[in-house]
Amino acid sequence: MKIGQVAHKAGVSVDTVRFYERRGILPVARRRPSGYRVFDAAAVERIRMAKSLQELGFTLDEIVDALAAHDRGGATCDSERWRLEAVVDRIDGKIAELGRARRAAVETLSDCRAGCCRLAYPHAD
Amino acid sequence: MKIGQVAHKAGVSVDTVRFYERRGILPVARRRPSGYRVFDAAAVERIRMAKSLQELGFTLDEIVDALAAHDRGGATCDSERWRLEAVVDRIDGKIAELGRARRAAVETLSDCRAGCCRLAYPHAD
DNA sequence: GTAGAGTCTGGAGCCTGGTCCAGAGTCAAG
DNA sequence: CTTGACTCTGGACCAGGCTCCAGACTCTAC
Repeated sequence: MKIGQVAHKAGVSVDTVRFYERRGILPVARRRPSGYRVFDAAAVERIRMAKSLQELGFTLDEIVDALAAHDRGGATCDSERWRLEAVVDRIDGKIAELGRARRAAVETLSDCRAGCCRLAYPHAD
Repeated sequence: MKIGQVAHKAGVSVDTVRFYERRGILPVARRRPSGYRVFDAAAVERIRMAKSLQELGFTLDEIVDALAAHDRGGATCDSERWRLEAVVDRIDGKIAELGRARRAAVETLSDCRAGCCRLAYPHAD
């Protein structure tokens, strides 16, 4: 398969496929004598897997690590679960942070409606 | 005041003060004959105001707009409140998005604990 | 007058996950 | 054999909000 086909099948752009190769998500592709990259079906699967991990909240670096662990063999549910737990922890941290920001904003908003006007009169802060 | 003093009083770096001038948060400063910028107390207040808006979730562009509206005069609670409401809406959007990601991750995690192993066996997807 | 701290410019760098580009070469169908 | 679609490289660019740098100049206290 050429890069355009693999990109199409995996639902990403050719640029993304090349980018994934550079980032180590995909192994460095074999080449035709012309220089064209050659891919097999496993590349499509690997991109799909990377995308599904990304949807779960993995960063590219974490995806690289997770796929590398898988490549080394011996990966099991129990041995890999911590990766996803770390993702959930990170998401929880972000949600908590946004929650704090939201509370501050809503409080300011209610002050504002009550006439405090921190928004309208900055110098009165 | 020189830039170092204003930065210190406002609790930011001198680089940030210059950056804020470039970004239009601070007016372009007057200069001494030597080229040194000259600031007054209003600059410190303006930086503090920008920082407090930032803590509420405003982007720099929104801060520029909000301060500009204030500079034009006539800003009131009622006329300015929409800015903060927009910020809250954006935060809500982000929280909802993270919530969706979290649910997907937690679901995968429970599948994993039940033995599905999407993490450990990507090719089985 | 001199040392040391402060300031100047403008441009690069950081981080993430890609996207887009020009200019050159290659492939496949008709 | 031509044409049009595809692929190659590698480097620039995006958002956001700064931070840091060199090399030159200026200010202030002693």
